[in-house]
Amino acid sequence: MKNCYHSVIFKDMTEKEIETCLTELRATEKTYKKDEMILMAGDTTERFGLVLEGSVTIESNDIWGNRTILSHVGIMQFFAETYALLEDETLLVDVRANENCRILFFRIGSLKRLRSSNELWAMKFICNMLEISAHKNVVLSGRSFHISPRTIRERILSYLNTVSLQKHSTEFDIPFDRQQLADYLNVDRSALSNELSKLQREGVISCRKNHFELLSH
Amino acid sequence: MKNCYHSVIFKDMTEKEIETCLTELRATEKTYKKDEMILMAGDTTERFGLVLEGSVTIESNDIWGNRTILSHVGIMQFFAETYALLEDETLLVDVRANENCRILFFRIGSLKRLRSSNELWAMKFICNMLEISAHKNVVLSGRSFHISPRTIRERILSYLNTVSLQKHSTEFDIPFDRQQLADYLNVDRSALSNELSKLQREGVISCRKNHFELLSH
DNA sequence: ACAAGTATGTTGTAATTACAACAAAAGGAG
DNA sequence: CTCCTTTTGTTGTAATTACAACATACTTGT
Repeated sequence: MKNCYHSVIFKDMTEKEIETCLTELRATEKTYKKDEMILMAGDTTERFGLVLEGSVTIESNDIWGNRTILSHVGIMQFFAETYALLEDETLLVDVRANENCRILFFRIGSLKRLRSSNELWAMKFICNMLEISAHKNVVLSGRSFHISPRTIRERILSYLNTVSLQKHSTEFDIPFDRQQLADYLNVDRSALSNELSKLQREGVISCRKNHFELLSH
Repeated sequence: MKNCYHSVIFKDMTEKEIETCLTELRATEKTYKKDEMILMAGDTTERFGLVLEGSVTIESNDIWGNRTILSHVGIMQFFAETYALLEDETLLVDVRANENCRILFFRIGSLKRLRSSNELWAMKFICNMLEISAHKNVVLSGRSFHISPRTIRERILSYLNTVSLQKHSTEFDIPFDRQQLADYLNVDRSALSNELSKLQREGVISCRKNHFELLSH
């Protein structure tokens, strides 16, 4: 359990502060067997989990029987923190043990209880949560923005343009190979390759492997 | 400027606390003429804005000259708060005055400065920011999830399934008309109508206007 | 250098969608 | 009720994409 001290939710907190935090948030450990349900879509939760051992999957199961695996959560990563912060917000996904695992749960309770506490550990903790949430926000809105266009071409250009802005240059490397980029933009890999070829022939961009250059004129 | 006291970022704060907050965050008012640039993609910012008068647009302008309007921000709404929280995160969009407008800017500065303050106004303010951020998160991840499927049918079913989970029933009203639903799911309206008809003929769902029923059997 | 494996590019086809134009239905105002 | 407007459903066509199958280039290990 001590290893959780290095999680980002405890960033820049002293051991003493972390211990207070664990107590105040009534941190409790729990183990699950492979395939056991940890949190269920439709429920609400005041707890969020930190994976200490093993891993869990976030999945969506609709009433017609379709299952979609949305993500894996590994050691030192957490899940459901957004739902724990917002009471009344119903979970839209299931959380299931991907293998035998050990989870540390934190009870956030309502935000209201924390608001009236003006202790330093609480301040630090909330700030960490805010930073994590803001980061997630950037990632989500970026992706949402890139898959909004309906054509592959527009998605590519939208993505490349934002990377260019981030790197402050019209020439840069991207952190994806073709398959990963295709997955990120939600398109077929071969169709992506095809469109990249077209864009190059038309002189809109130039690329070799991960390296891209945007040709504006 | 006093009207800003009713913004959600100051929720449950006393007048005194709000005034401290305005001072500490060096709130300053600024006016912009129509079409004037307020924040530019590629920059970073430590300030976020609250619209006091008029409105602004969030838009994306790429180096090939394509402009996309992403959203309008009206009175008492704010913008760029995520970027203000995360120093070093470069803005990926432009913020431009949609009409003559008056903006109240807040300097968040780095989160680090706020962390060490254990005053109540700071705690309340951060909690409010966290709640806002978490909410945005839910909205963004919901939409991202619904437009991830590649077919119209899957997008519809994904959306209806989550509404069903939220309403705890297989029968419910949705808050969109056809055009709005089409926009939300990023598909063509007529194609959406078409697919809804098919789903009804196949006995998967039943719907009349805004009212939907999921037929699992 | 070679072989095996992986990543990327190319092409043709079937499926899906966007788009446009129109028809039908539902509201709203007078 | 009638006219007008808005919303929703239908259909055909052109465009785009996914998919599969294959070709080429690039890696890696031996």
